[in-house]
Amino acid sequence: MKISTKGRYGLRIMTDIAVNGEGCCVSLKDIAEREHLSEKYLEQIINLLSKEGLVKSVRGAKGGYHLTKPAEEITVESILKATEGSLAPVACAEDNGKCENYCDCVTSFIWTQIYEATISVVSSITLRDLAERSIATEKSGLECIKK
Amino acid sequence: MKISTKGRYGLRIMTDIAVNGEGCCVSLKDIAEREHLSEKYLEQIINLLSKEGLVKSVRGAKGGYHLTKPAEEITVESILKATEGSLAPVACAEDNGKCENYCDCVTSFIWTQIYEATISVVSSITLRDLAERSIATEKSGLECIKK
DNA sequence: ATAATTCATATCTGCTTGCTATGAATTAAA
DNA sequence: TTTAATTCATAGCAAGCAGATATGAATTAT
Repeated sequence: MKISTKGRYGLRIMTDIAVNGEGCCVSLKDIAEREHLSEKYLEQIINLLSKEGLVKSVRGAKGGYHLTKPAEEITVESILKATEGSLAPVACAEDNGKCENYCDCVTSFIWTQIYEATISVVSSITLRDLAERSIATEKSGLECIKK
Repeated sequence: MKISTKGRYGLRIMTDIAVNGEGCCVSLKDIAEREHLSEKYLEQIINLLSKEGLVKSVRGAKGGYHLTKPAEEITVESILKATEGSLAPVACAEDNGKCENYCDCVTSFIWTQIYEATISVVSSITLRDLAERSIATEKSGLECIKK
């Protein structure tokens, strides 16, 4: 039941772009320096965000990435889904407990409830909320998790 | 954000004992047969449940395991915690976002909210609920997840 | 004694995580 | 037109985890 670095760094990348990308685009090099993360690793993660259409890339010198939508229209759910994959605790939980085998096991309601509770949380938080917190605390580069 | 076989099998083991362990104890061999799971693998999992005091073992022939409390006093939370470890999506989420480094990062409130929502679900469901469902549907051996 | 059980360790295969490495393609600026 | 800065693409790699399997010792009812 853990969120990996992909999801956590994904949120930091997006927050960084939201805070620092006024009108122009932000390079991965800058993000990596500000967030103290490996640029090469971030390339892989931002690729996931790009595939989901959350950021757009600009190639070449002075290139970088920018958001495709206003920060208030980008949910934490969409960022975590792009980077982590499904947030369901088991595969079938997204289908109200009916998996492709159409079984309805004793525990399926547990997974569905956990999934729905989780989605309820992350779909109500937007990138704008994170950006505002980041600006307010000036702590965007910090993260509780070691490593 | 996935629940592993340890957690899932753990719930099945406990449900099986709750349903089939009237007064006496239930052997792992019987559980493994009914649930179509490897007896040897279940040994490892029930050991986790035993360490947490959710089941008590009886050694020797005609031995097995029995619950240490009535099923309605055993929550899904306690079973998953014993088998999966912490249900927090990141390590610091259990401490209201204050990790041992005492940092308060931009995303900590997300993890805390997910954690609390999850705990709210699993702490409200008891083994008795699962046992009743199992008896009602006669499907205790089924599980949505393949493998 | 014997068979059935739990308990204790050790091992193993495949997959995932969290990177690092190399280099090609693209483009702004000198 | 060269150069430097960037994204894009692919590959590799060490460590750990998942999901078991294997072997055998200790315990106990029959």
